[in-house]
Formats: sequence, C-alpha cells, structure tokens
Amino acid sequence: MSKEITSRATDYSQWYNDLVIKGELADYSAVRGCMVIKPYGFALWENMRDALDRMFKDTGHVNAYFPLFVPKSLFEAEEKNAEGFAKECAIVTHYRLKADPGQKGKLIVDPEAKLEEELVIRPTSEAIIWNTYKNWIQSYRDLPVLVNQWANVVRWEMRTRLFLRTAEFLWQEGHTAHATSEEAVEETVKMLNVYADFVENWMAVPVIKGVKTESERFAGAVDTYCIEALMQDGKALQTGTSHFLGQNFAKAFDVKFSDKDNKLEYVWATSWGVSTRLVGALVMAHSDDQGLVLPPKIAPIQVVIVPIYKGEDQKRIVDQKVKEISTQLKELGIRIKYDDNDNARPGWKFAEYEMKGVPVRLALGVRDLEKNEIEVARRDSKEKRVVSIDSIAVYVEGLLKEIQASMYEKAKTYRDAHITNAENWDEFVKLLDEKGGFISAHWDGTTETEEIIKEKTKATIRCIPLNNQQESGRCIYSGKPSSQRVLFARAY
RNA sequence: CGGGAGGUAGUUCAGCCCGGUAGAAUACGUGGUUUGGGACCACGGGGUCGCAGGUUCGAAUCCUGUCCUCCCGACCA
Repeated sequence: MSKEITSRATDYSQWYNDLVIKGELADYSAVRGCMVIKPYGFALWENMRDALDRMFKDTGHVNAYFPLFVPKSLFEAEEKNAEGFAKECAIVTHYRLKADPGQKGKLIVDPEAKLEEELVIRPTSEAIIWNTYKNWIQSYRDLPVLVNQWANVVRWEMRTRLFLRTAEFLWQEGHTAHATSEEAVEETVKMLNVYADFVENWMAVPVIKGVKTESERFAGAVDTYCIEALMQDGKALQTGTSHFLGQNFAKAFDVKFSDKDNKLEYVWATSWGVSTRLVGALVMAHSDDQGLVLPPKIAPIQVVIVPIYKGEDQKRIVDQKVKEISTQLKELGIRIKYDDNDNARPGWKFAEYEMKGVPVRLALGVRDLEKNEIEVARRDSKEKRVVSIDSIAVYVEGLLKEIQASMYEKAKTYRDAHITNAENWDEFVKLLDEKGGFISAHWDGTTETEEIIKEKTKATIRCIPLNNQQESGRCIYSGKPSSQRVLFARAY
C-alpha cells in the first residue's frame, strides 16, 4: 500500500485524513459519522486523559459516572440548554426488536415496545447531573460539589471529521456546584487555566484564553470561557470550554441550599469540558507531510530503537547492547519500543515511525558499536546526530525535553505571526482570504454585526481575550464606536 | 438537506465512452537471497464488479431505481 501522505498544499482535509488514518490513530467506522479509535490513537488519548485527570484531582475534583440516557422531561427542564441541543439529539424510542414476519432473518422494531417517555442520548450531561445534585445538596456544608466524569456523548452532526467532529465522541465534563457566584466564577476561570496549562505544556499548542460573545455562548450558560488554538492552515479551533452557569440549572432543577443564616438559596454552577477533539488539534497543529509529529510528553512511544544488522550473529550483538540501553532509558521513565521485527527493513521502519510521530529514533548497528556510538534522529526537526553510547540515556532524556519545548516555540511563533490587526473592512476581508489566522479588530458589540460578518466572510468572533487591552476605535463593519478589539477567525 | 466525486481483490485504483470468460500495483502465504532511508526473485491464495430490476444470445460496461461513502456548504466541542 502506498503510504505517501497528500501534501498540505494540495488538499488540506485530505492531508489531515491521511495523517490520522495512516498514522494509525483512527479510521472511519461502519456507523455514519462515528470513528474507530485504534490502539495507537487510544494510547495517545489515554496519556492526555491521565495527565488531565491528575490535574483535576490536584485541584480538588473527584470522578463519578452518570447515565447515558436522559429522560426527555429532564432534558427539557433548562429551556435554553434543551433548545440549543435539540436539533442534534439521538433519541431512544423503543426497547425491543422482533423477527420480521415478512422477511426471514431480518428484524423490525417491535411497535409494542414503544417507550412511554423517550430517552435522549446525552449530548451533554447537565440535565441528568443537576437532577441528581438536587438530592445531594441541602446545606452550605454540602458545598462545593466538585465532580468530573469521563464519558461518551452523542451529537448528531450533519457533517463529521475524524476527531474534530464525530457523531459520538469521548470527553470529560466537570460539573460543580457552589454557594456563591464569586466562587463559581473563580472555579470557571481556574478550570480554564488548567486546560490552557495542559494544552500548552503537554500538547505544545499555544492557546488564547478568552470569553465567548453572546451568540457563541454555551446554551444555558451565563458566560462561556474558552481556549482557542490556531491550526497550520490558518483556521482556529476551540480546544476547551469552561462555563459559568449562574443559577440557571439550579433554578431549572430546583437545587437549593440553606446558608449559614438558614436562608434558602439557589446554588451556583459551572461546567467545563475537553474532548477527543484535542487529538485532532494536536495533529493539525504539529504534523508535516511526512506524518504526525507528537510532543514527547504524551507520545505513546517516546523513543523507538531500530537495530541494523546482517545475519543472526550481528543481531545477537546488537540485541545485547539495545537491552542495556533500554534498561537505562526505562529507569528514566522513558516509553520505548524496540522494533526488531525481522520482516521489515530499517528504511521501512524509519518511514513508519516518522509517520506515527515518534519523537526520537535510535538506530544501532555493528558499525556504531565498533565506535561505541549510536545514531539519534529527532522527528520534529529531522536532525540526525551520532552520540556516544555511554551517555545516550541522559542525552535522550534531555532531547525529549528540548523537543517538547521547541515544538511549543515553533507553534507559538507561527501563531503569533498570524494574529494581525485589521483597521478597516477591506483589510479585514483581505487578511482573511490571503493570510488567515486570528484577526484582531474592533467590533461594535452587537450580535447583528457579528452575524453579518459571519455571513459575509465565514469568520466568527473566536473570543474576547481575557485581560484585553482597552482602546477606543471604530467597528470594522458598522463604524460604530468600540472600546476594545476582539479576535476573529475562520474556524473548525 | 443542496452542490460535486465515487462504490471493481485486504488497500489504492485501471477497465466502462465503443457489451464478448476479471486486471495492475501493493498487501497476504511459501521458499530463497537480503537488511545504514519504504529490498528482490520464483511460485501461490484471494473479487456473486454496492444492491435490485430492465435491455441483450451475452452486462463491471447500456437503461431505470435504490442504498452507501468521501469532498464542498448549512449545523457544531
């Protein structure tokens, strides 16, 4: 099979699909809009999940699990939330099949088995969770509730794309309840910072923290905070969200607590989530035409060792040395793979692991052994150099850190070079079409203007950056006065 | 749901216009030679040509219907 990857210049979406499929991360499945996450891709997700989970626990959260099915009446309770998700819900209406009397070997839905109340397959879990919290919370002593769940959700999207938008996806959703508005807002921002920390320091993808405009806000939220990243094709991608829900869900599900003065109050809520979309972000942000480029901190395989030998005798000698090196690397906590598969030749393996984005490759043959050296190749810069075997473990440990840092720097340099100020409409349109990336421009603050700009250019306001610099100016579309710039971009 | 492309071997695709016994590359199996950037030779296995009708002596090929997939839009983490 040809393993060549379509060049980015040729067709960006084909390039992306090739990376994901040939990089062994995932594939299309038999189910419309759903993907199969392959073992290599899942290992990557697991590494991301584990790192995030530790961060959640370090900030005082615990994990729980709530049902996949949400009775329709519960789903309806918070009106805005229900309305927002209504058009992408999958619904269970029956609980049984039976043999088709007209066609042997076929099944039909048993009309006798119609559910009295339909079950919505969760597109998000606020409804079922807040219905539960009602029973958990009586007093201020029960607060805060800081719960997270790792789950799958279903959103019946019209058009899907591996990892970036699939009908079913894996994610994490945190749902917290607090005694005061201030505390809930603090939690919302705290979790946004956790996300930003993770995406930047583990995934090596720089993000912009900000607040969504009213029209881009999560259905049912008072405020939606987000982190926005830039992909290599100049399009933006929302990589995480954290919502301040106010008392909307507490009121919808009647969740009240007695405060210290024995007064009944509605609780204050937050919810926050990141999904397998992060894997897509990782792919789009770092990869090249040779395949994936994975940051060392979350790469399933950090170092691959390829032996080079002629005949069994040489292989034994190389094996022996690799065993020593492997032991040293493992002691440093480095995830390694020794690929001594005799059916594939070294050149094939080199290309294969490059495609899979393994950060560091070691190649060892008898020729190196004679000089007590080993060849080290890094995936991100494709640099190769020869290092003394005596110091290889320490060298690799340092190299992994360097790759992690340099991948972040490279992505940040690109991102920073693609935040451009636009002072007027013509400039704005030109920048969108010719340069892409984030465009920082004045906006009059109205939803109407936002809508028109979206219609005309497909660009949306990605966010109003946190701690945004205040400056007076005029809206690039309407010319009305504005007190700050916001970030526009075409987005996934 | 609109617009485009496409469904033929595990995979990528040719064959279709102009009907006549199903092809290539690659992958797979066996044996051998190989092994420092996707090796080579020999032999071998593998496809009701998406599905259903129709035309015809004869259909992968022509006609009608239908299902599915991908890409571009509308919707969205």
